[in-house]
Amino acid sequence: MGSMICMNELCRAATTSSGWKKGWGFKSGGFAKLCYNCGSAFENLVFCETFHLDESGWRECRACRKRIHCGCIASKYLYEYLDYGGVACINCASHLDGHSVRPIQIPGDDLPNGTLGSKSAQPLGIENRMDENDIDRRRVMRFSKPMETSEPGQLFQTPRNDMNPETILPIGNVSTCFSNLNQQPIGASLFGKPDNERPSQGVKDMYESINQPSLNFSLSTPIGTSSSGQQPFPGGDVEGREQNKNSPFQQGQKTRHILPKPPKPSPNSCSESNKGMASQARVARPPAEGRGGRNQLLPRYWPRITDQELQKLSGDLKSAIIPLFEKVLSASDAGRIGRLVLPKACAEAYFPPINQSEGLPIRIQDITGKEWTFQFRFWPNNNSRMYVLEGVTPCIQNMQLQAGDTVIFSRIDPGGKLVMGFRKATNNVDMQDSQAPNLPNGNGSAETSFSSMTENFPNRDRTSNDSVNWQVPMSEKKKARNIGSKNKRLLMHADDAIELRITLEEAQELLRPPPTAKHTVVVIEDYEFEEYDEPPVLGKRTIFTARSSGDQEQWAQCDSCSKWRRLPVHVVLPAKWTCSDNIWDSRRCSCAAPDEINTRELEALFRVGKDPKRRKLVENNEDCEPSGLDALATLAVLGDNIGDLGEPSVGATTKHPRHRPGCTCIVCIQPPSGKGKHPPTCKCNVCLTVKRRFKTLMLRKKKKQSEREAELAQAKDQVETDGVSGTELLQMNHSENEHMKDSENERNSNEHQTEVFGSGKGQLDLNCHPNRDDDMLVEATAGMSMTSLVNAANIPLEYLAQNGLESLGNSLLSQAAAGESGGHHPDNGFVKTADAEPESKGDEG
DNA sequence: GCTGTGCATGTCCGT
DNA sequence: CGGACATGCACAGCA
Repeated sequence: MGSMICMNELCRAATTSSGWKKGWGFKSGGFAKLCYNCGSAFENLVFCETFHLDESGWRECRACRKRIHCGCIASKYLYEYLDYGGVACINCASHLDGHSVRPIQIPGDDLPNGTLGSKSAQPLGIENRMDENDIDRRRVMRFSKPMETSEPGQLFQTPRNDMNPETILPIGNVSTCFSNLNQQPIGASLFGKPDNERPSQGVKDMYESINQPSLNFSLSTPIGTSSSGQQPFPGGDVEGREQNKNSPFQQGQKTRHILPKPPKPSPNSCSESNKGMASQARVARPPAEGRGGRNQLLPRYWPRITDQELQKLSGDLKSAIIPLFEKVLSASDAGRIGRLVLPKACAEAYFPPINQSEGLPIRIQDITGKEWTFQFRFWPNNNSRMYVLEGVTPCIQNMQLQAGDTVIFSRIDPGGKLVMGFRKATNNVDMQDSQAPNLPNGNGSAETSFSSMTENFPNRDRTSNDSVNWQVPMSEKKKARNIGSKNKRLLMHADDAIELRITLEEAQELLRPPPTAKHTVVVIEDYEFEEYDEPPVLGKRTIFTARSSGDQEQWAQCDSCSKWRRLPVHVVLPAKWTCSDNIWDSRRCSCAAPDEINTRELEALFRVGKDPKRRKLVENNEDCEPSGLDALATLAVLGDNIGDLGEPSVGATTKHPRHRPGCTCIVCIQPPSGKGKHPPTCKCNVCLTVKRRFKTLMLRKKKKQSEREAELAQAKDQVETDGVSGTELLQMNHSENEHMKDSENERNSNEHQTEVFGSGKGQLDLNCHPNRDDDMLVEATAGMSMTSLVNAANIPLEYLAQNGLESLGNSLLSQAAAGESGGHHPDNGFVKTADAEPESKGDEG
């Protein structure tokens, strides 16, 4: 090493390699090399005083009044920003025992105790100024003291040294106060921590770094206030509290560290920081201390309101506004029921005490000045209480709030009047991340709307460009979001619901062993079970088809090009599969390879094997006749294509015997008025199917009726013209039938006719598919033909009687006799019985 | 049948 | 594991 230049710009003295001293740390991990003098000044903490005493940026320690040069790299470890604004020198800060200072973020690797986590967890853009510099280390250790209560891996950050905290950001987090803090309403530039320094991943850091001290504060003994005496909610003067150096923070009060889980990194956080909307940064404020003297609100309820908003609100209402808590509206809260569940701690802290379940009416003013009266009450719940505000619907509606939006309860000071503000959810934090409400400092980009100061949420989409991932239409996002901090219940989008139309059996078919499949075989009652440690995964759905030769084959669709590829039957695919994974067909192992089958074949393929569900259901139908409801459900699931499934078995008919009380078929379970669970406008599959069926059947009925009339007229004409009697017709048909001597066919035919008669009598099946109805009707029509009638007439009466169709047999015989004697067309009577009448009955059903 | 009310229950989260 | 809370549900009152 040769000579080097001192990095102190005011010095720039050349020094020898042996005479230099380490200075401040670099972001890159190095450190400034200073000449001996400058280094000594740095070590002795008088670097700033020595070299840029005349520069701007000098401030006083709130506690000891010692001058501190802020925003300077050389002195950046010598002070700490105070949560209520101002700075404190490191000595004073350390005296606060970690309760009032925001620990700075430093690379964990630099810390001997590693408390702060590792470098790998270091957010981008965090300055790594620390090195093996002993002095720095010593300083760091002093700073690290407050952090000892932090969770491992917590990171904290410091403002950039090139910024003057006084001018960068008027806001920061609320924390402990110092005696000389003024009594401004909160939000008035009392915050010194630059929030726009947020590293890109910094929600967590931001969140934790900000909240840690705040939390401590909020749990601390209230400090003397100017207004507590008159407030119904003592301690609600966070912003005005004073604290001297020997603050109650040192009174050994046991603090309860409420550190909510760090929120998921959100693109929003990046964008927010990128945009540097410092004054708009949403900061969770430790709420005013409530009635209980201790405030143990979960940070998720800490009001997040920007200083600008707060200032404006305070100005609009001409009062100091003290944000108390906020709550993200759940679906229940925003629903028609008109009950807003209040967080218990909030209710007990900020609302008047109630002993009766009925509670008491409470007046809350909205930001427009309008007063609302709600019933503040509670329900006993698990040996506890559940507090609700009843009658909030008008207010919610007035504010046009919906689930996911946030209501913010504040207090006007003095007077203690409750004020209700709100913040509409946006498509980013509030909307997207169910954790967002848990993000007290949340940096939510939502616009707090105290309506008189509302900005119409111009930023609703302001971060949408920040990440492609967030460029989902609002409506989509709304549907997809999880509402409420605790609401993890699935809100299913319609598309998702479609995706979820999968039977249990199908799901079973798709289950695949976990990727790291190591299983043990367990034998239970002679059955071997494969036992896996990992849960199964869902595999790709494939289609099985059979060739004419009888060979089975499997088809899978490429996730990339959507082409269908033929696979061996035994192959089990993972959830994601593309052509490149097609190791069984080298010619089609690329998406570029042409389709193996043309469209028509594809359709046929689908018809046969597309939906295992259908196969299953059809199989099931063949096995046993489902109940009306099952059948309808089947139809609902299968839709109109059930007719494509091949020849429906007559035995698989879903014909409904009769709609009686207690019947659970889809027709009977419909409320007569169509109200209830299936409103008239219901578009559910079941309702649509029922409606469609009904419409189709009615059309068919009309058509058949007219056909029959025409046929009848024609037959009459013919009878009159040809002089052929009905008996002759019967005989003719009988002789015709004699030609069909195939006994098997005849038997089948007879049985079939019997079925048609039986099922057709007095019944209309709303549950069956029109296509199949068609078949049935065709058969019924066939039954109307002379041949069928003769066949029916040939059925021994004993047989009919055995099948419970004696009346039919008698009817037929009498009709035949009548026809013989009076020339009455037998068709008439049959048609009436088998078609028209039942349909009308069925329609009624 | 609809709506409101009170309570029960399941889930999640903090300790 | 217990508390908090979101939500479901039964019941009552009313139209």
